[in-house]
Amino acid sequence: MEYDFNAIEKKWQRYWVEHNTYKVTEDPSRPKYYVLDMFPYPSGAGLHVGHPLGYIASDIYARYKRLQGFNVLHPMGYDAFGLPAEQYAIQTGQHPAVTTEKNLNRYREQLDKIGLSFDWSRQVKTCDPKYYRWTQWAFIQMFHHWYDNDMQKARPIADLTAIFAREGNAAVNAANSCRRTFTAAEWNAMDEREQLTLLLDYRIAYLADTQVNWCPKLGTVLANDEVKDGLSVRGGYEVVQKEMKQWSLRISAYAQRLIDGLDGLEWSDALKEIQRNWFGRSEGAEVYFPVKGLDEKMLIFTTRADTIFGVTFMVLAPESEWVDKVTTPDRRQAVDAYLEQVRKRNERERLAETKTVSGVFSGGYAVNPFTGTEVPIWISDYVLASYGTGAIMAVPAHDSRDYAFARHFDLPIIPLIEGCDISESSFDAKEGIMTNSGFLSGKTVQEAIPAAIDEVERRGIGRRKVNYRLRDAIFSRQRYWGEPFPIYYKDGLPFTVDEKDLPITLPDIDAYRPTEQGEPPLGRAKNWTYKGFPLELCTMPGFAGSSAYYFHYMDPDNTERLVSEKAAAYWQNVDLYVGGTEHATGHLVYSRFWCKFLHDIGLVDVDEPFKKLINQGMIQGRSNFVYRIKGTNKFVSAGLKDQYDTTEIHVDVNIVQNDVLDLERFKAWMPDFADAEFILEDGRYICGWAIEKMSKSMYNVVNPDSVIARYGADTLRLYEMFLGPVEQSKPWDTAGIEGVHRFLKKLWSLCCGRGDTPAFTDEEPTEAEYRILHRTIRKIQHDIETFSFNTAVSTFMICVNDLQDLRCSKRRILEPLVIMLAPFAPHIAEEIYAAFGHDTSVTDARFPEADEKYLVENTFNYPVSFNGKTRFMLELPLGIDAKGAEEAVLAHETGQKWTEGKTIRKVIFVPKKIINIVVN
RNA sequence: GCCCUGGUGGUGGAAUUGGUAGACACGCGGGACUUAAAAUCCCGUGAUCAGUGAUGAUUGUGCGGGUUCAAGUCCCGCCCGGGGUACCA
Repeated sequence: MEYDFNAIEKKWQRYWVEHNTYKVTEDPSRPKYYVLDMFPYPSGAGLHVGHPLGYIASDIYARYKRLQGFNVLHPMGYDAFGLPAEQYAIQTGQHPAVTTEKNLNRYREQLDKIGLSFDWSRQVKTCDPKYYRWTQWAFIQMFHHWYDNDMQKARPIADLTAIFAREGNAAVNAANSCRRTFTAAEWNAMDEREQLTLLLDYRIAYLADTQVNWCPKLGTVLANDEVKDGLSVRGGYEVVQKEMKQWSLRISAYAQRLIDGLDGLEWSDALKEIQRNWFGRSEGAEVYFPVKGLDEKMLIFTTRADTIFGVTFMVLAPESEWVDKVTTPDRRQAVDAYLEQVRKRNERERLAETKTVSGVFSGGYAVNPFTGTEVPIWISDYVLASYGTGAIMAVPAHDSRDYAFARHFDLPIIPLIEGCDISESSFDAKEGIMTNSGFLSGKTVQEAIPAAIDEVERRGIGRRKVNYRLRDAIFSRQRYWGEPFPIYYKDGLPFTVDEKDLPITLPDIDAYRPTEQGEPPLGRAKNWTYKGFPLELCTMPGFAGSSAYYFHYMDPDNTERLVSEKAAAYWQNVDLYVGGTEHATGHLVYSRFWCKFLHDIGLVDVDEPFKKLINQGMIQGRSNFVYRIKGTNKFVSAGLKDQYDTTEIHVDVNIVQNDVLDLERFKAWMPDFADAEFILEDGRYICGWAIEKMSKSMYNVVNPDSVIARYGADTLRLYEMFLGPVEQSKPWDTAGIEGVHRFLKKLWSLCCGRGDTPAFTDEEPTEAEYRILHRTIRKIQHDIETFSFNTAVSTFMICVNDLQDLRCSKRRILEPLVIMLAPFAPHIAEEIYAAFGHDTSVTDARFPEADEKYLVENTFNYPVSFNGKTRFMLELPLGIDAKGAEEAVLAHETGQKWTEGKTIRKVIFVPKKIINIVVN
């Protein structure tokens, strides 16, 4: 019987659908396991061979867990709101929902062919009102909560207004952007409008004037993680800083919890580090500096309080509110000119000019609280308004930026560390002995930092302070294709829609562009009102819908809640999450924040959404080239190209095999090449190659459908895993695929026979055969648990090669092997499993257990020569300790099997299992 | 600049975490079967040197040192690639 993968795969894919094989329900009698993939944005291009890598890996793990008796939740859905569909809509006038639906069906078709074990009955689409009502609902909750820094959790706004009415806001330790202090009496005297305006500064979802990343080309604002090097991540368009009234999420309130939560997660250290850097915790102090001629004191933030004796000037951010207060009349003109110059620069110019120093003297002076010295106050854009207090004390001797500034404007530099050389650059290292520093002199820097802060606190001129780099997430997008805000405006103040009126569905509009008045596209909608009041015109950003979708999979049909208490209690959180690193500072931060918020308001017990995370690597393309001799239509093989003057041309990798060009298909590929001539080497045309991004323009896109048509889904799955570690980025090279395909054919002929070869038998296996099997079980189990799927495939290959050498077609060996293979190659496994006489799916089988009896290796030794002596390494069975090892050595010695004419001089016990014996 | 990562044959990659480096696979070379091809199977394959030969010797995990009976793996100092971040005080 031939291995007819096409028929087999079709048959079993139909079987799985008909039998609802992958449908899961809560089953308290079994332990749960939740395996999740980052859901895809269905683009028009469909899947290429790189996309399923993570899906295959997670599918293997999900199927493995199922074989171990876990009740596995393994759902899939679509991140369907987003820019590309909208831009396509702008160009064509077609509703984004239509294109999205089309793309999504194409994705589904491709995914189905790979044999993934998703429970599609739980599908979640972010653009579905049934789902996005919960995104809107969460936003309403964020609007009605504030963050209590003392309790480190979100609390209802009603608690806050009660506190305000009782004692004002002075003593409230809340995450806020309020610049005003008021008493209870003042609060109670305010009208509702004033109170609501103030509360916006405390809400977790709040509306405020903020400096935002505005992308004129996309016509929308972007979050920090959507901007890189001053350009939009999507499209690469210019981004400028602009002040706008925008919705934001007070994610910065959660900074410390987001940092602390990382410790308990099984994520790669690299990824945790990326997030830690993004949150950017830094410990230091806030210190008040008196300002000459003013009663108010200027607050600065520093991590180097120990260097306060070296302050020779102060610097304000251009946007700082202090600029106006300290600028003297004679400096006004110069300051205004500088501010204007700063305003005009866009983000990219700013980044490009980080090395050039610019600034202006304000005319004002501050007083060093420790030395009493008056120091000038400067204004420069190297100080950021959005970090710390927007003002710094400059210590040019020990900060490279202050140093550059001081050198440029010829300001004094006072060294504070014994023996440091500051002739060329500042001495930034936190080491050495302090000098010129009053009471700090003689201390090491490490001692001086806390000592200085203690003194600041003792004098009451400042306090310890931790700052975070993490900014609040800007949540408004001036776009159509996203979740509408459940917000309406009354007299310009925002109010939330009643929860019972959710979802607020996206209205149809006639065009997807901004209105003539420059309003977002929703400005075109007719009757875009709620109870007669205008609704918000912005929509939510891409990350809104992806921040809690994993909870809705647990309970997808629930119309009362995002997830029921029962389902949430059973499924808890995601045990294994698989996806790319590109979401490290976006989706993976927002989801963690969102989950913590839902936890705070009591919706879910868990505080972290994703326990274990695997980042699959990117699959790059492997491009092929042909070399056309200039001015001709003659192509020269890669090995001979140096002899001619040639042009390198990308050639479709689908007409090249193992770098050998299919000449006929090449001629048919493009009209230009129909009459091409070739200069061959060894009778073949060899193409050049390079690793590049997989893209249409480089003709290196391989799509899974063509691979499946040729080799089958099982081969594709095995090969994607065999290519290398899941986490690693690697090029797709179809060259090696024959190897894994051959392996499946070998397995097939062992089990089902080939030609006149007999199929499996029910004979009792030999000891040697059992040893092969159990060694394989142990290894495969280890490989799967450590995500070494590439070595797992090798392990299968070795096992089948060994069985083939023994001509072993015994069912008692092959059946456990096939069950183990089922997660990797489910279709062939089902077919063989059925051939063994089972009438249930292999999904219901149990993963075999390794029998220790067959794992104990015989004692053996290897001669190794070293420095003229012969050294024997003796490997002992598992579980033998040093004492047992000694006995084994003695036994071995008396056995005299290997010591012919030699005596043991010394026995060295090295690790647990291995003993080195030196003989002469 | 700072913070992560990684560097092993012609290629993708193994190495039980300090124990015969190069598993497995591709590619390549040789052979069997075949009129032939495909398919399948067998043998060889890091480099250099010696030998008719089985084989032996030397060398070998980016570079230079070190620890160890033993280093791809640990330590110190460099070089190169990939990713993150960038006036974050």
